[in-house]
Amino acid sequence: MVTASRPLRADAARNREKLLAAAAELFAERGLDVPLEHIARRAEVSIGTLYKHFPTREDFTTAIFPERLAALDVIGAKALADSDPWHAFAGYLEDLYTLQAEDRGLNDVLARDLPNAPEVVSACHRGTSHVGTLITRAIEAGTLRADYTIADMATLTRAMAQVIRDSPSEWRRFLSIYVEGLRARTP
Amino acid sequence: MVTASRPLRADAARNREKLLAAAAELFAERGLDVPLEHIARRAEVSIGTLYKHFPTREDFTTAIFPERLAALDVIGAKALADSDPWHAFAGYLEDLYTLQAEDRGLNDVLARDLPNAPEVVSACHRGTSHVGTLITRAIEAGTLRADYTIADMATLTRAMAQVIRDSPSEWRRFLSIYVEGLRARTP
DNA sequence: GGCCAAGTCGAGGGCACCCTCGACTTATGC
DNA sequence: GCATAAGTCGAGGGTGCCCTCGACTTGGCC
Repeated sequence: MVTASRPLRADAARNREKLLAAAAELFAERGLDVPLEHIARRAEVSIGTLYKHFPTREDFTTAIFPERLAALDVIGAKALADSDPWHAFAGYLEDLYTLQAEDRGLNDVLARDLPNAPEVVSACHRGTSHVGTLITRAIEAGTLRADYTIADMATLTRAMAQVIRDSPSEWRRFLSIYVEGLRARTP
Repeated sequence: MVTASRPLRADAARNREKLLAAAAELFAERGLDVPLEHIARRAEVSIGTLYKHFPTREDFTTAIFPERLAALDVIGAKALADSDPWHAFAGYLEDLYTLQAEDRGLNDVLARDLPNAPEVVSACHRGTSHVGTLITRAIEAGTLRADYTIADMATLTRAMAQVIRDSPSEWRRFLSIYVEGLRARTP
């Protein structure tokens, strides 16, 4: 439901695309905090033009991330379709952090509780609700510690963001230890 | 072994102390990245004077942290004296991160691999060697996963730094899950 | 082909931090 | 007391980022 504004002039449309492409690249490479000047430079557009199209940094993220976050729905659906609750839960975590590891910007989006655009927030909420279901199922199956909560997931996600940032090759090891710690103990 | 320079004038000595005190406070409160101007302000001293006494930010950390890091030796010794290898190891982690949680600056020191002063580095090395022993013992006792390494500790420490930063009240929960994941599985 | 709204440009002002340096002040030894 | 080395001060220059705005350019329509 885009507000019906008059169509962009051809050159403006082109610049907008160049800016989006540049921002997407730089967010993925360097995270959400790249200087806007760098985005303008990579897009071969002046800083003034950048501000014309995207008055705030958040305008970039709302333009870019809803699509990326759709990947969360994909892995969520995949996990929900898995009939083994533990495998579903653990597999979801693996998939989620794989996505994060591939995109520094996504990593940042998930790690911070930014005052994000509604679209981004709702994508995160969908993700959260998937996880909620996965957690409940795994607990009911008696495979996940009964006291695990969504809040713990948020903590984990921020911790993983950090781990991914400083050892992109070792995060799986860290995660697997943690996940092992999450198994319900059979006394 | 301080290099024998002529003694400070009384006012200079006073200012030096005020600066150290201010820096210690602010590092603990806000981490290693506080603006030097803030330190000068809290010390009620001009920025020029600050630079006279501590030409670089690192001069502050080398003056402040060796003492703090001595606490690492204390908890290390305590753990080494514990005859139960698993309890020693897990207890050390708990103690270590308690220290980190109490001091944002220490948290930063341990989280980054700063080009630190020799004194700071050597304190960290001593800490590392304690941990190394604790790990070896716990593995030999068959209670810690056999593949756990010091490098994993570094990753954990950085992750915990992050966890502590964003949920100072919940880090124990996170740690305990992780530690649980570290137990050797008895198949 | 010419008009003009739409778009582009980049200099420049603001801010927060860094650090330096020359003019001023003062503790201290005589 | 006084001379002077030692210390203090803070304005100001540098950097990197933010964002604005008025002068210029251009696409698209008649």
